[in-house]
Amino acid sequence: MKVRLLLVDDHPIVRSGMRMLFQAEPDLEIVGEADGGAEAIVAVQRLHPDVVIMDVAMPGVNGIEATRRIKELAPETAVLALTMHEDEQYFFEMLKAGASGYIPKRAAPDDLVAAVRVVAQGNVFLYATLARFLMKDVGEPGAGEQSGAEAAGDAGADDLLTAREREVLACIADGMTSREIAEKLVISVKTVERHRENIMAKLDIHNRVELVKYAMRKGIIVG
Amino acid sequence: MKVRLLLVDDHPIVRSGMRMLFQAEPDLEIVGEADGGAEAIVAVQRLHPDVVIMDVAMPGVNGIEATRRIKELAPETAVLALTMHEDEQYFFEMLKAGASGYIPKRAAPDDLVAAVRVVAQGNVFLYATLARFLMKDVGEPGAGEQSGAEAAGDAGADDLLTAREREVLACIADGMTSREIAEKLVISVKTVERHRENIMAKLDIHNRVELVKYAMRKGIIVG
DNA sequence: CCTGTCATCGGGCGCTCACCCCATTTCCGG
DNA sequence: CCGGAAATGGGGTGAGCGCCCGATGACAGG
Repeated sequence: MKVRLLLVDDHPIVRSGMRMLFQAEPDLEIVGEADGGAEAIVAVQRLHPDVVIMDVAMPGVNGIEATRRIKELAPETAVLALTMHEDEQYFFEMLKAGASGYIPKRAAPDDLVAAVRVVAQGNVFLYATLARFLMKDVGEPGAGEQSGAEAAGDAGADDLLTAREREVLACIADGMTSREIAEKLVISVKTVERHRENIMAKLDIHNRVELVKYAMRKGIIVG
Repeated sequence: MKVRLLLVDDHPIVRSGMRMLFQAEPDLEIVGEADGGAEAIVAVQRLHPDVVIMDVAMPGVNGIEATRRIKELAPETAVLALTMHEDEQYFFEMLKAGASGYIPKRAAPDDLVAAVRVVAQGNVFLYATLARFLMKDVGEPGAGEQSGAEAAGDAGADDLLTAREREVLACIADGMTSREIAEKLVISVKTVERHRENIMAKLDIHNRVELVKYAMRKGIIVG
C-alpha cells in the first residue's frame, strides 16, 4: 500500500521539487497539492491523504492553523511540518497543533523522504537542530498523574505475610522509623521490630531498601 | 560509510535477534555488544559507535544512567532507547538523559531499522504511542513552568546531583551499605558517606527509603 | 487437649546510619 | 590568579537498625 501524500506550500517551485523527489520513491504517491492553508483543509477532507507535508509560513491561513484544523477533522492524518524558519516558537506551535514531524527546507532530500516514511507509520520525526529545543524543554514535564485507586487497604493476596505484617511493611516502605510506626499503630516499638524481623526472615531480605522494592513490586505501596 | 552500531541489552537472545535484523541491512554494521550499562560506557569509549541501541531496564547500571554518562563522554554518539516499558516516566527520563530516539520492543523490525537510520543522521525518532506523552506535555508548558518557590521543601530539579553522586545513589538504592559501595567504587567509606550526606542535603531527604523512591522516580534505578 | 500461628512485649549486642566538625587535591571559569 | 565546585579523606556522636535470646495470651484446627 502506497503512502498517499498531500503537498502544501505557497511556492509552486517548492512543490515541483518535492514532486520530483517523491516520484523516485515507488512507495510514495502524491495525491494532491494545495497552495494555502484553507485549500489544504479542503483537500484533506476530499483526498484523505496519509501524510500532509505542510509549509509553516504561508499567507492567509498559515500552516499552524491549518494543522490544527486538519487534526480536528482527520486525526489519523499525519502532518509533517516543512519550514524555512528554524525558530523555537514555530517549532512548539506546530507540535501543539498536532504535527508529527518537523524538518527544515535546508535538510537533505533523503531526510525528507525518511521523515515522510516515519510519520506515515504514526511515529514522530524531528530534525536534529530543532530537536535541541525539545531536549532543552523536556527538563520539567508537567508531573503526570498516576491513577492509583486499588483500594490497597488489606485483603491479602500474598499469603507469605500476615495482614499485620503487610501493614507494618507499608509503613516501613513509606519511610517511617520503628518508633513512628509504633506510635501510629499504638503498639510497642519492640513489637514493630518483631514484625519487621519476621517479614525479613520470610522474604529473605536483610535491609529496608530491599523491603521498599519488594513492597513496590507487590503493590503494597505505590511508587 | 556504514553506520556503526553498539547493541546494549542484558538478554543475549534480544541481541541475537537484533544481530540477525541488522545483518540484512548493508548500510548498518554492528561493531560491538554490551550486556550492561557499565560495559556499554566502556565500549563506547573504545569503539566510538555512531548509534547505541540501549535497553532501558537492566540490572546494575541501567540504560538511563548509562545514556547520561555516554552523552557526557561522547556527545556525538546517538542513543536509541529500546524498551519493554511504555512508561511515561521512563520516556521523559531517557529524553532528559540525552536519548535521540525511543522505541518499544514490540515495534516492527522495520521501525527499528528506520529509527536507527534517523538517529544516525542526528535526527530524533519517537515511536507513535510514546510520542503521545510528548504531545500531551508540550500542550501545556505554560501551566507547569513556574520557576522559583524551590525553598518550599520540594526536590524539583534533576541535575542537582553530580555524576558521582548519582553513581553512589544508584548503589544505595540497590540496597548496598556504605561499606559495600566503598569496596565497589574503590574509595573510602567516609567518602561514600560524604556523598550520601551531600545527596540527602541537596534533596532534603533524611533516610535511605526516601532515597530509593527518589531514585526510582528519576530513573536512576529501575524497580 | 495440644500443637501451631499470630500478635504482643522485653533485654542485649554489634553495627550502620544520619549528621555534625574538619582537611586536601584537582580542575575549571571569571 | 583566585574562587568555587567536586571528589577525596578523617573524627565523633546519638539514634536506629538487624539479629539474637527470651516470654505471654488468644485463637483455630486436627
